[in-house]
Amino acid sequence: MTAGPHSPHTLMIRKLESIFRLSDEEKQALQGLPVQLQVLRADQDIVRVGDRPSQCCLLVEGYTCLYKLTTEGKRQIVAFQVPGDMPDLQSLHLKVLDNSLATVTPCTVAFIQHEDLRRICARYSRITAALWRETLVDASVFREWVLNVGRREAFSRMAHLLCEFRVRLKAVELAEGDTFDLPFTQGELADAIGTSNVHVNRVLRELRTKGLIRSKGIQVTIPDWEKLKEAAGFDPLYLHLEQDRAA
Amino acid sequence: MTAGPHSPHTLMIRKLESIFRLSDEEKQALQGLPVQLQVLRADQDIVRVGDRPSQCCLLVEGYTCLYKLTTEGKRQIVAFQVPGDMPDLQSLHLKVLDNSLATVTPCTVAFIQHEDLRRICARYSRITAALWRETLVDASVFREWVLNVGRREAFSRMAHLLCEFRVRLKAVELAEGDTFDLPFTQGELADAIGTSNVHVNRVLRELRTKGLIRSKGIQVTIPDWEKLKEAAGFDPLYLHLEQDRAA
DNA sequence: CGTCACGTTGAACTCGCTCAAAACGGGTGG
DNA sequence: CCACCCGTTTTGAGCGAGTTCAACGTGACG
Repeated sequence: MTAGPHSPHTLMIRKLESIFRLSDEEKQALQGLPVQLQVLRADQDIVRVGDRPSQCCLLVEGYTCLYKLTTEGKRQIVAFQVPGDMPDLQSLHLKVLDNSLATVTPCTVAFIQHEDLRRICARYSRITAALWRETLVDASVFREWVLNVGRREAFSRMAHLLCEFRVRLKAVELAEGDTFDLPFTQGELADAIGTSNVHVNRVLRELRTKGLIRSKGIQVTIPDWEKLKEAAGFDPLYLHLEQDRAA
Repeated sequence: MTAGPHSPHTLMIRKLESIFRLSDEEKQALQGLPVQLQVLRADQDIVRVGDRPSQCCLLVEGYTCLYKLTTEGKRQIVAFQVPGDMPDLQSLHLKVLDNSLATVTPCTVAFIQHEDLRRICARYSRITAALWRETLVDASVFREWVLNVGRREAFSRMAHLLCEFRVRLKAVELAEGDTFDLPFTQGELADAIGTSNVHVNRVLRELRTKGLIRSKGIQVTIPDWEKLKEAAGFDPLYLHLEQDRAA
């Protein structure tokens, strides 16, 4: 199921290279980036609302989520991250964090100092552009989530989340064929699609009985991709994965 | 009510200067940016999903919105823009648009060629950082909207939208005191907070009867700002308006 | 073998939707 | 200046998706 963890530098270079080829010099600069690896347990906050971090992190292994809380304490997950993602890259230019970042599963993360990133950005404008682009893709995903939560009913919402997750896992080679791991509790899924955990349970059952998914433990299988996409109203455009392959 | 329209260059410089002081050279570079002004009617698409624009636009006067549609045709507005905003700045690095941009009121917009922006970014890294930051603030607003639509009930959602709009208008001096214009139909408000227009009507009435807002035509007055903020669970942090004034 | 977190199911309830009709208001043409 | 028109706002009534509360099942783990 898993392609095994890569080094943080490899992950980052691979991701940026999915946009355009990096020069050897650019690659070397990235390779030289000092990082501090850290292993974290599940359900641990990495940074919190109001923090003013001097570093940002690169997810190497495991899954994290960004979340926000209402004043009454209701939680909304606004994004999940998969290995290779930089969940709080925004903190490079926004001093105060407006959301919290937490592990969902046990994780390995690599911390990179802002000043080191800034130094590289100052020198290599194409790396700046690539990192900027990453944050723009994140923003695009947020927009889709607003649509998902605002205008789809729970059934499609869940289907949509599954579609997104599958596509993103495939992109980092963490999904094989039509099967992948979904290591989230139903409560976490509920916080992501803006429903109650009870209803998540019912929606998952409906997805199962309609043959749109099969599941065994945390493993999910999608027997008919087209059918699930249709149920979700899923169009991968918003993930901006294939820069110019269509052109 | 209105401070009158500014030139596109003034708007842009003023906005970027709210983060850090620009040098004279940087200001001159921005002043020299070629722009093409255009006046648009209300309810007109400026760019659409799937477009591959070679320019992006700066809103000079009026209000626009970003929106997405589900496959069944339900519309979700994912953001409003006020004068000074660059609604599709994302297109600078994302080739294909994943949302549409439309005027809500009659608008004046200034189109700026991507190549011109890129030239300036290549030369002035602080302008790059400031523009990048703008897109990060946009992303922060999307995150808050996911929370708003996902975890608040309609009443608070509407209150929250009003709070956001008021704060953002104040920032560009388009709100005086506790009164501002809300030139949206209830249908548009419904698409923004993910409810039906009928329910928007009822929620607005409730806000009125509870004394949280007063309204006359498109003018909205907020008699008790703290009370509305509380009803909304509104914390302006996510708008990232005051970079370091708190520090 | 008990415990604890998570998953599952039922039942009552509620927020918000849909459908439908009526009132309003601002612009246009006569 | 009036009459008309059309989009918008407002209100009512019935309905439905999803919530809350509560109970029970299940599997992992000490």
